[in-house]
Amino acid sequence: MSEKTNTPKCATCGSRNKSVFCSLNTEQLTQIDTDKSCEFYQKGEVIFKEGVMARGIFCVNNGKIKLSRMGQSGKEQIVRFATGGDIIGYNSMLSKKPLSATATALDKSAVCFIPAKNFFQMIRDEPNFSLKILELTAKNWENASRLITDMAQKTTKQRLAEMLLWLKETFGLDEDNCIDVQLSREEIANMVGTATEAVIRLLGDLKKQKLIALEGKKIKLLDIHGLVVLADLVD
Amino acid sequence: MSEKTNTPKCATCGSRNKSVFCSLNTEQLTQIDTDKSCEFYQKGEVIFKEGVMARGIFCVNNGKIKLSRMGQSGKEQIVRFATGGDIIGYNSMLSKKPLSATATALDKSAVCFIPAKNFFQMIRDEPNFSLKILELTAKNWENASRLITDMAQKTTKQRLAEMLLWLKETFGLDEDNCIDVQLSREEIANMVGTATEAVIRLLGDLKKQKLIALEGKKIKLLDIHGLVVLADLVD
DNA sequence: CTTAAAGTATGATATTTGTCATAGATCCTA
DNA sequence: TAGGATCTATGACAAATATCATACTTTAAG
Repeated sequence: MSEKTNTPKCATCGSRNKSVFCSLNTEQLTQIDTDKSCEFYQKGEVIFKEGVMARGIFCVNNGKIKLSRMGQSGKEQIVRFATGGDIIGYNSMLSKKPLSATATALDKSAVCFIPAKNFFQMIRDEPNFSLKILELTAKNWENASRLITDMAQKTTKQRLAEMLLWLKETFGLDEDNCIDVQLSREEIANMVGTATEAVIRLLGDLKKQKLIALEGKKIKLLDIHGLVVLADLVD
Repeated sequence: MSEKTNTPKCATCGSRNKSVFCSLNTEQLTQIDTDKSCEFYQKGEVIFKEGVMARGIFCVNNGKIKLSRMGQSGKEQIVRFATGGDIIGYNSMLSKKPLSATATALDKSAVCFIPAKNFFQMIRDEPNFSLKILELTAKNWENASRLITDMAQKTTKQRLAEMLLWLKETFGLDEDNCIDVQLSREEIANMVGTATEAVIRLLGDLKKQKLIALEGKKIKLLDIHGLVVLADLVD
């Protein structure tokens, strides 16, 4: 009937249980359903742009999203990813500053928009929701401070190994042990913080070391423990 | 009379207005006063150590604190600073994970300890406090994601210039335009993410470029705009 | 199906940065 | 105030990485 025919309902959202919305009751979910909207994005489409003020938060229904910042002379730096159940854009709401990153779909994605009003209402009315968001922002900081340390101290090869493991954690592996996301060498370079050529060479090295295999664009992880050791993430 | 004779009162704390506690009422401040304790630290003393579970948050009454992580083979990475009015240790409380950084006094400092119970009670009872903390953690993320980008993309010299500006923002300048904190070249290197020798050489370069002057351990900023341009932070 | 465009790959070279060695300066303590 | 320890400084060299040039490969568009 309405223009919202394709809009998924929160109550039946497959991603809800692992999201910050898990503790809301039916009434609260219905309220969100009433006010939210949902958009579908193709690979490469921009969901929101760094620098503008956020007017609400975005909740990923399904798909794969990269969050990146423009650094030196326009070079992209990927700082985070989001998949089903993750929310994005909330930092800008909370800090009352412009969005600090651009969100881009890496794949066909469905993303709901929840207006600021509802977001702040949930924070005020539902201490458990508030705590969930606090937990989320705290974990973000902890990940970020680790990333700062690694960027500052590790070699390019170690960082590459670490990023491959991060991609595995975030997007998982397919039946064939390949990392289940399509990124260009340039995008990988923009995570690692190096030149595209360096990534190509270093992926070649990792292949020679039998840590990975390259099947076209797909990266297959052959020796996860070896990558962990190389990246110097525990042993 | 008691062992808390030297413990400063929240109500008269000079740093309170710029802290997250600014919106609490007298009753709430009194409650904190009852439960908190205060410790005094000399330069170099450790306030808390990375890896252990936090049992409360710390509020800096006055002094200068560095927060650092152990990276590759024990090399320190400084990820944040705290001064009067700042709270530290809360991320670990909120994420329910061990402390992700070590806090060390850079100077004679007074730091209050507020038990977890009080902290969570304030979050539950006082939505404005909750929002303050959310604002803080969101800003932390935004700073961190900028730092990640800069670590990944900028040259060592640019990062050094940026860190000098960061120190200026955090600790201010003394009467003589010198950055008002005493850090060793090694500590600066541990912010910038490079070797001590590189910092020494690059400080020499900045001096030749008349952007700074070195007076013993003190670093005098001669051309702040020049540093901003070099660090590629706007223009 | 053809062609242009984009992405991937590889080599050569220049630059930056890390590492090691050493020496001078400063600070602290006995 | 002498002496050791730590911090700062500088040179020489090695290693890592960026940059530029070029070719190959895959993808997308007409």
